[in-house]
Amino acid sequence: MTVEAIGRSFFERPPQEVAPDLLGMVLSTDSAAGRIVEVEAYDGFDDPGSHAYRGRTPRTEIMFGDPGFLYVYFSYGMHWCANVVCRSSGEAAAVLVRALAPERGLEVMRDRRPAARRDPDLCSGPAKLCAALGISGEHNGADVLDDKSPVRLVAPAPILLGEVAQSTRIGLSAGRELRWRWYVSDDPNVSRRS
DNA sequence: CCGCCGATCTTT
DNA sequence: AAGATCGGCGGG
Repeated sequence: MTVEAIGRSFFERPPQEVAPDLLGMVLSTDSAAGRIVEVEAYDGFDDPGSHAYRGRTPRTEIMFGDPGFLYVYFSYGMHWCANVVCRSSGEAAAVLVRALAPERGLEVMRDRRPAARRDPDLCSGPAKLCAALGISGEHNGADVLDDKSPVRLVAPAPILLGEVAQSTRIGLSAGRELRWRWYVSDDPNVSRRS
């Protein structure tokens, strides 16, 4: 399999452009990896749905930093979710990775996700995929472009990607009108349809 | 298959 | 007091 390196400039764009371009790319840790099939854009302090909306805080520090770094946050008191920072430093834009098609390390993923009854349940949600890949708070700030980083993003040789659908984002009370979610419509690993 | 609800704790 | 979630449970 041919693997192309992604440049820093890939992320120096609006998250609404980066997000759909991430579909089909591979998110990888040492133990496991999966192809991205669902993403959401969060556009910094102008976006009421973004953690950065209320300005810079200790939690959102990484979002206000350089593009191409991982923003990992703790959700509902028990889950971790991962974003990749976009635009340029200080703009606090990011793309949330919401679902993966498991590709490598299926055994480890099943061990880490005992609640998953079927393999498509392993990575079909932002917190599920972090658990499956072993991503947690210690990975906040990791450079996804550094091949020595614990969490990496790579672009494999292009594959035939299914039809891409667009919708509103999931789980928000503010900014629900914005259609900033993209997913591979026929993929069994997406967190949900529509 | 779908909807409801509780878990659990950080952030506001 | 709410939250960028998940999974178990009960009903259809």
